[in-house]
Amino acid sequence: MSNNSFYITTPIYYPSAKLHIGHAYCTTIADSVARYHRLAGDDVFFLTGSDEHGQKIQEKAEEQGIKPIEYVDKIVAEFQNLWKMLNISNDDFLRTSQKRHEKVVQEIFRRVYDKGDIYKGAYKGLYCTPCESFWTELQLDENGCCPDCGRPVKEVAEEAYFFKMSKYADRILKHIEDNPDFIQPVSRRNEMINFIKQGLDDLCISRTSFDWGIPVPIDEKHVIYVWFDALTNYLTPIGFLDDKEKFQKFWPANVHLVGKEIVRFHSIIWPCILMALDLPLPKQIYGHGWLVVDGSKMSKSLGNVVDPVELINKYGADAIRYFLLREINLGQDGNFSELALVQRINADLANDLGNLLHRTLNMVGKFQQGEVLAPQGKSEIDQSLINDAMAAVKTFDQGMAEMKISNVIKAVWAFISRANKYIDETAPWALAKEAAKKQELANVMYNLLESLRIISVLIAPFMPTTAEKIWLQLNMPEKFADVRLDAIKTWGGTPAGMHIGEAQQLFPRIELEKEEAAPQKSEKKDTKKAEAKPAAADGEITIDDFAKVKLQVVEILEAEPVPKADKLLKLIVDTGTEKRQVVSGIAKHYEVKDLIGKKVILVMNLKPAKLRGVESQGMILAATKGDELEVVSVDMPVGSVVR
RNA sequence: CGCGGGAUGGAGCAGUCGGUAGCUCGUCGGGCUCAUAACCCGAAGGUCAGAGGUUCAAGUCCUCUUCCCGCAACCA
Repeated sequence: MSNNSFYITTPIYYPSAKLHIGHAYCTTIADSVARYHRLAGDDVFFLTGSDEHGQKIQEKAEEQGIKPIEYVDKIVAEFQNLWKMLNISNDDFLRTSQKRHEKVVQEIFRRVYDKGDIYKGAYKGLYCTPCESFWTELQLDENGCCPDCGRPVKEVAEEAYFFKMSKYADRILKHIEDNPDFIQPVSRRNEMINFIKQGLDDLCISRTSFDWGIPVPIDEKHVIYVWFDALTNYLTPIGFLDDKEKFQKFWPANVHLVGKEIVRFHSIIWPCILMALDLPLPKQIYGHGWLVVDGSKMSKSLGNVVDPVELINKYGADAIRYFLLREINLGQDGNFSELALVQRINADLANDLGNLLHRTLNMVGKFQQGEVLAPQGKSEIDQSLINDAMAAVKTFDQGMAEMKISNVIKAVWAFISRANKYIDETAPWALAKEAAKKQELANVMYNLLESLRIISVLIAPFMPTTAEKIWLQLNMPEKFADVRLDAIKTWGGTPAGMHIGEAQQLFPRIELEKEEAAPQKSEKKDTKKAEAKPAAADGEITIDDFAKVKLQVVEILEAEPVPKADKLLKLIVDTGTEKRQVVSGIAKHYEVKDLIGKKVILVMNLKPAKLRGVESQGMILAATKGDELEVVSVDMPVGSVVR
């Protein structure tokens, strides 16, 4: 299939902070799919960008005393730098603050307004500022707070424009039900169907409470609020306003790749807007999962936000890309850990792939002075290798078209493994010792080089730099950028008579011991490593595990109840070197006066936590049984270490 | 009954239309020496969280239960 058009998008990311590994994940997926389609000969348009408007950005900029545009310029430059480092091959980068986008948004607003699908109303609602979301009373949580974040909402009444989304509820429901592939994976699809069946409200699409946004064309007091501003980004770069031919070619998009939390916006709101515009709907919304880090969600408070820039500097873009694409199954949450990454690099990239290339080139150099000799005839083993190669190409082609990326990579590596096995089966070093087996040896060498040629193309969407490195080491005459999938659909594309290039290590093995011994910049790393090691069975811990807990005698200097808490006391303790504030749940068992001057045992290195909003730096040991409780008290000097 | 995700050999995960339970890593044993102490072969290890149901047949479908995780301003 060639000369089809293929349009794929990522979400436009919100520049309220630096991008983390999750964003890199999403964009890498899109990039590999885009690269596959280019390889297959399709006309590809791959879009990513930034969603720059909104109250949150305006506030952030104000905090820093700069204009919103200055604020986003800075962060968006970092976005673009990251994509460059990751080798992202996007064809355009859409910023919602760009003039070209403003024109599109205003035009869309006008069209939908003229159609009668936008009306002015008064919005009385409960608004959560951090989430930029309005809620109905029914939606609030049990405390009457934002159901998303649990923070208080405030009642806001303002004039606003509304989009008649309710009008399209039946149509979008029918579309989703009639097109099983429209929303992937299916679990999301069911979720969306249920959501629509509860009924759709009209959508508030303008705000007057801030002005960092695109003005409503018919009413300067208002700026357009997120939906018409952000979702429409997918139309702007493909010539919605200014290039009819291009637009015809690329719209509707083949895939909007999005995170699972925004599937709803893309599969319900966005199609409704498109229906109002009488435009065709995107062919597919694909909701990918999230990355959890070492088993827990990325969050600033846990201090485990993974910075892709650091990782790329440390391991290289291709290694990161490979890990993300291989290790995590699209559509599900996946685990990211540096340990697993290193293992993948060593096992798959260094041992299997890198070493295959290296040993092959080495043998061709040693046994044939680097010359590629023409093969003659095929043994059964040769034929089996060839069959496996062709099967791998087929799996690759079909699998990538369906975005089964991780499965495809597995299949490619199965073939790499097959090639390694082929070396064992044919034992070229033995053939080299017998002059009579010269042709047999030539055949083996040829088949290995040809396998590597095919492999280099098969990994190109995932690891573009490595793929080209292999190509160059093989010394293939064609420019790698010009190679298309067709070039590996038949066996025998390696020209005989040429000489191979110089063999170089693709991926050096990463020594784990060295890695661990090296001083790490943060203690978080140490915890991470410790957790990554399998714990002993049945909850047993080693003496080393126990030694991690630092216990020490401290004296209680002050104590007072924590407001609005009946069990908590706020204690100020003297550790011998400093004073610390500790919150302890012992208020029901001790009078404040009994505690002052008491020497107790404190867990010194417990991660600080907030209890009822009061910071607690440690934990007092206490014995409990039923309703009874007694703090562990000793009569040793303050500062004594407990073991 | 807030929403959602998950539970498969030591670890991390696959399991498409229900048809003999797989992969990677790790462990143990063997082979090979071209190679980045890499590669190849073999073995051990799972009552697929539990209970019930549908079926000739269920990890896979249905019902219930238990447990874990996310929804805490970096949320893709």
